[in-house]
Amino acid sequence: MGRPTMRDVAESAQVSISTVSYVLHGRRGGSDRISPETRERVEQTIAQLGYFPNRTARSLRRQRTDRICLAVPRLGVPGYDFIAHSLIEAGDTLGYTVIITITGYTGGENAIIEQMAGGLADGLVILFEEEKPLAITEALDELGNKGVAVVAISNSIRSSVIDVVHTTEGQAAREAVSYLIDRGHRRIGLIAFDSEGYRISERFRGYVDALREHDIPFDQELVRPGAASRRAAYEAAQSLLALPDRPTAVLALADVAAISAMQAARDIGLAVPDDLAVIGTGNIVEGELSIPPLTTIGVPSRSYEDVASLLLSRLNGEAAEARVHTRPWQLIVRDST
Amino acid sequence: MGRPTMRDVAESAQVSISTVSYVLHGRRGGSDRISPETRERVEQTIAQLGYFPNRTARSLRRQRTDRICLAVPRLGVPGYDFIAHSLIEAGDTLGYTVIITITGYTGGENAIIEQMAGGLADGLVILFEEEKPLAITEALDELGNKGVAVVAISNSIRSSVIDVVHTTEGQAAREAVSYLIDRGHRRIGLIAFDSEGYRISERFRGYVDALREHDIPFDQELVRPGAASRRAAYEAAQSLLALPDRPTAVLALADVAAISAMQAARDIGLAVPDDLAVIGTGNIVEGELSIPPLTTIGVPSRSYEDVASLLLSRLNGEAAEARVHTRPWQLIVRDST
DNA sequence: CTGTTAGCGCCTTCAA
DNA sequence: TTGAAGGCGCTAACAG
Repeated sequence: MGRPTMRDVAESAQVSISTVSYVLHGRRGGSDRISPETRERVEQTIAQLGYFPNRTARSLRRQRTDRICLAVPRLGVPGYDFIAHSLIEAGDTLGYTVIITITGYTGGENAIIEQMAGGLADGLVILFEEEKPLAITEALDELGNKGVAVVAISNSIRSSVIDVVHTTEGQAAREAVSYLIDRGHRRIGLIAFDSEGYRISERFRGYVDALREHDIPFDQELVRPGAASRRAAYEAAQSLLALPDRPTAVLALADVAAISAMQAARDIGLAVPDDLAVIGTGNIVEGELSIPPLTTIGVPSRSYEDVASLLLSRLNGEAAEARVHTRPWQLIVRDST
Repeated sequence: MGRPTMRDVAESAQVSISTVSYVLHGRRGGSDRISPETRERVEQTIAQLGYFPNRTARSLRRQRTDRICLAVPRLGVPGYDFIAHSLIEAGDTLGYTVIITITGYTGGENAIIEQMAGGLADGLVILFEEEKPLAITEALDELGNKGVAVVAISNSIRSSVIDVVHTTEGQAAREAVSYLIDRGHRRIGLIAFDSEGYRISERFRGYVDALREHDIPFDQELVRPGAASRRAAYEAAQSLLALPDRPTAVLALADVAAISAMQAARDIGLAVPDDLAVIGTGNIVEGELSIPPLTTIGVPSRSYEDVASLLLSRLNGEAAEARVHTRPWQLIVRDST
């Protein structure tokens, strides 16, 4: 009960506290001037007592926590695992521990921002799924001004203080639809998100823009909510395919929705891609394993090392200006088109 | 740049540091003896400076972090979101912040345990997906002895120090198979996990036991790996259904696998549940939305408040002995059987 | 009602 | 090669 401190180690090993510290970290200048015997004795004592340096005290003294925080709206999204992975990988070499917090509960982003202001971690990667009020951006800027390394992943944030990661998903959606049109499709369904103004999402705009560019009239009938869940997507696809003049292609604004749409097609005897071409969004792993493998838009590589190095370079003080990093989305053609 | 400290606030508001502290926390005994004017002045200064108490310093002083850590092997599992949610919910009322760490990378559990020993958080809920070496259990015990509140979610851990959460999933699997047998099924397929000794998993044993109890011979042909992914499960089901004497029922050791199995059946013209009864494992949300809704084994409620209160009661010092908490799994009958 | 003060555990400069 | 001492920012017992 009660963790041992450096003092306990020092007493037990019959040395001073600073000697213990030197054994742990070496001394500035490389040549750690501790005699082998002393070192040996101290190390044994440490092992024997099960001593671990108190990170809190160390943080207070060093004015850094050696922690990185990843803030996501929720767990359960396979893609977030890749972000965490890249962060852990990159941070590990520099002695950072990655912790994750959830913004979807708790009081949301503000709670995390307060925690960060109070010293939860040295750096923050915060990911947004939706557009957020300006106040959040300002709070993030304030964090940045206080010396916290901040990277925000969001297409709706601009900042002159923190780093922001954008995607080109709107343009990718446009490309996807253009691709379908080029292959002769004229009636192209869209399975969109139901809530939160899907009408104004970039992806939706990409769909509309592509149609306009090719002088194909926008048909409200062809747009259905349902991208948020497999079942809703299945039903959306069903209703799309039950249309008198049914679409020959579908863009789903989520890969799982696209997979459900393929299923719906199959269940009424339509072949993918021959009777119905399907494109998803996000490039999730499941899309590679689906039957048939799913054409999708997204970032081909699932690594987030670019984001991680953005954060780490800022932590290293190598970044002066606020930066904007773009993760270019592409059309990834597989067998569903 | 550089966060303001209490000292900055005190100077700026022309009071002593302790006064600032009292304004923030009140004073012991409830009656905070700070004059309204002073309080007002201090609060304004705090707001103006954008001051947030340095949690690191506070932690060092109070000898507690007010943090709870949830350690899971990976993100991307929807079920883990429920654990986090319950923890956040319960912790929030007591002023705890929940952080999540990943044990699947980093050097695994040991890294987290070290972090905890160094004061990452006051309490730890650690979840295991696989059986782990004894050393891990011992390290967790040691943590517990150092005064950290530890709850381990694992069927393979016993401890006389920390709290452990068990499930009755083996028995539930037995029930599920018995249920199928009672409904007349004799050839019951199993989609199991491929790696990590699926043969010895509790779920697998439940399957075997149920067969034996009903004097049905175990048939190796009916057991296939594939529970780990949708596609593998689809193929496992396909091969099961291609058997000359094909099974009339299938137990899949994961819900997603069960859903893929239903799909496979449908794709070759078999109806679920009439031609093939399917039971999954885990009670994921998707199972309620699948077509048909999936019969499964699992905990009917998706809340983990029981686990959360286990941890919190220990944090409150209300728990003396090591406890074993059981989350009883049940057969949840829906329409796939 | 407000201020002074002694640490929490660790790191690091300076002295021995 | 080792030790002594101050202080990171905050809390809380004790004075005033």
